[in-house]
Amino acid sequence: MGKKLLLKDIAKLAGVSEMTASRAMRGAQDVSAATRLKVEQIARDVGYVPNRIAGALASKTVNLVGVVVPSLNSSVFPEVLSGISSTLKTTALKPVIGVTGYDLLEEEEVIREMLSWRPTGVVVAGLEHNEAARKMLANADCPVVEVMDVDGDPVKHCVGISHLEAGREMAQTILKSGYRKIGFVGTKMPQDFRAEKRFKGFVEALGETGVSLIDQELYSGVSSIETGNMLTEMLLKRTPELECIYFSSDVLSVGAYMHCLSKGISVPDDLALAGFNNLELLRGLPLKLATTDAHRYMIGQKAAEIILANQDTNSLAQVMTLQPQLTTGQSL
Amino acid sequence: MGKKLLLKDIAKLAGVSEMTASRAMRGAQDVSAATRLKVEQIARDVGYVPNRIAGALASKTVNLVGVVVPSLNSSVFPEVLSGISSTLKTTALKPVIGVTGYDLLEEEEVIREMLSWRPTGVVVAGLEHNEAARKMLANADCPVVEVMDVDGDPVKHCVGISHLEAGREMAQTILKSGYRKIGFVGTKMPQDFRAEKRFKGFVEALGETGVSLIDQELYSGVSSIETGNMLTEMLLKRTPELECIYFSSDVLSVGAYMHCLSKGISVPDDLALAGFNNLELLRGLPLKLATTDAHRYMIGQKAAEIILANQDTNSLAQVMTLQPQLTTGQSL
DNA sequence: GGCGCATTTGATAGCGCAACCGTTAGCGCT
DNA sequence: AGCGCTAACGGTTGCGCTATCAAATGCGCC
Repeated sequence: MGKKLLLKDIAKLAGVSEMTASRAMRGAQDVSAATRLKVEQIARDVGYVPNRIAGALASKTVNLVGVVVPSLNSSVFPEVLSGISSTLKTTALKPVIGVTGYDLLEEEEVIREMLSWRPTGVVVAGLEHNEAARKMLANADCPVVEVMDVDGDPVKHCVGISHLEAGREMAQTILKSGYRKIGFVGTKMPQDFRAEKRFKGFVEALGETGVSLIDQELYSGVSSIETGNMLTEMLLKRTPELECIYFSSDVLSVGAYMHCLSKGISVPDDLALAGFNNLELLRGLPLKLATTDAHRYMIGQKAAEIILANQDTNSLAQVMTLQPQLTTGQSL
Repeated sequence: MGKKLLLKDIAKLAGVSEMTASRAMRGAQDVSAATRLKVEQIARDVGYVPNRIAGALASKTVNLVGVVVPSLNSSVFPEVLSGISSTLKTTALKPVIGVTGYDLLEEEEVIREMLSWRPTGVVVAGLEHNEAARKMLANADCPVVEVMDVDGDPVKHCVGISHLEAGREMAQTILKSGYRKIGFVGTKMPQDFRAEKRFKGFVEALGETGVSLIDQELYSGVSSIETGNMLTEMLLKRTPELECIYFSSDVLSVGAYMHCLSKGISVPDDLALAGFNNLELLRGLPLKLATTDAHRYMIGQKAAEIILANQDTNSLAQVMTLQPQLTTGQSL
């Protein structure tokens, strides 16, 4: 372990004041090229790493953007992150990730932890938070962007799609294709509010044509190809007359497709399938599955742009609604 | 945006000294239950979030563990993270993620950034770093654990498997199954050193039985089912006599399997497939694909344990080698 | 040479909080 | 009552760095 080098040690070695060394390390102006190079050289030689904690306290600026997401297991949130990173790449800001596990209490903790580091901005997935979390976000002394979803009441800025609308649109598309014996498969994540909204929109839109779900299968836990496969098997066993199943996620619909492949069920002739997210997973399969793209990458980019635009100024709250893009593929 | 509440404001509101308020907020001892509750209540009411920057500077302790990974796109590193989180859950430490994009220069940046926050510990994926990064890690005033891989020269602590060995073992298994016309498909990520080591071990072990690869296909970019599908198609077109293909990742072998499904190629009769990682993705497919489990979750857990054990003490460097676990499945 | 201006450097004063003691209050005991 | 002891609280100091402004230096030009 190191010898705990301080800025003053570097300054002494370089024969300059602490202040000049500080400026040189930060690449600030008002330092001659010669002294800057000298200080940088010495710092590199002795392996000095500035103490950002002290720096942040003194300057009251932290070049971090907190990003709070429910999970990193699916590729859904990593894609949002990629979008954020791509936009921040050219700036001095860096994303810091917090994971809540779809748990609102844990989310509160994570948000408190993030805010306690006084970041330049915060991005939070979803609009549903507990009272304490909402209050903290509302009081936060930095721009706050809620992402993914616009169906609700944003604390401040917001970028996302309407999941209600996405569900409705898929229902309409399925109905238009002529299917009437329709089922639903999803994981029963009590706090996956977006999946819930899609389900709600889906059922609503079916109802408007006088159609209702003839069966559904819910599962507590994480979505995976395996659960999609299993749940589909169970559903079909119980209700073999199903013509079409809507899944709360593409991983589930892929699992269903795998089930169909192994049982010789023809898609979409015997059974039509539709998922959600337009995951990369869908590409490279023998059949293109129906899905809805939620513009995850762009959502990340836009959120980062909003933070950049509001880091000093404090303009009005901005709500940006993107249009989910449905792809029929070959499975409907 | 908030009014910038300070500890002293809370103290004033609660009618206690700053010091007592501080202790109450941190749940420290030497505070009566009554005052603690009062302070907590007031803090919650006004939405006070302590400034950790100041706290960290004053106490010289930061309850963060930096985790540096190349990517979050596959589920490989998120699983390591899950392992880390699970172990840290019961402690005061929290993981902070940094992503390098398989770029050593970017890795240096990310490591510098992490260390500048003086974390309690650092976990870094891989053993290959540039000179500056190695130096920083070596000088870091906290435990450092390199994970995933043990083939190399660790800076300090290390937990992982031998990827050379994993490649060798798969080669031996494939040879034992009688295949001789063997190909390889991988993405040409110049800095995915672990994939490279598996390839090297694989080719070496083939060579020891006098067998050599009859063809291979490399691709620059990210691994995906789609690229696995495409690369397999290209490889088979060029070298139709192939009996078995080893892939640098399960996503590629799944892509290959998808190709086989759509072309009516029987696995493993017409073509045997083997991947690496034992991703969750493999479960729920019609056929179990051969793979090697790299114990990602456990690696994360062990790394976190090492950090916990060394956060105060500074014991000897510890190298923990786990045994990769090969599964033949039904594709060999 | 001396003046004015721009550039570079340095001394001082915190940033917001917690460690470190010192102080006070509370309580049981002789 | 007086003593000792512990629990609870508070004042002072400083963590390592940067903002701010003052000082010094260099430099062009009359």
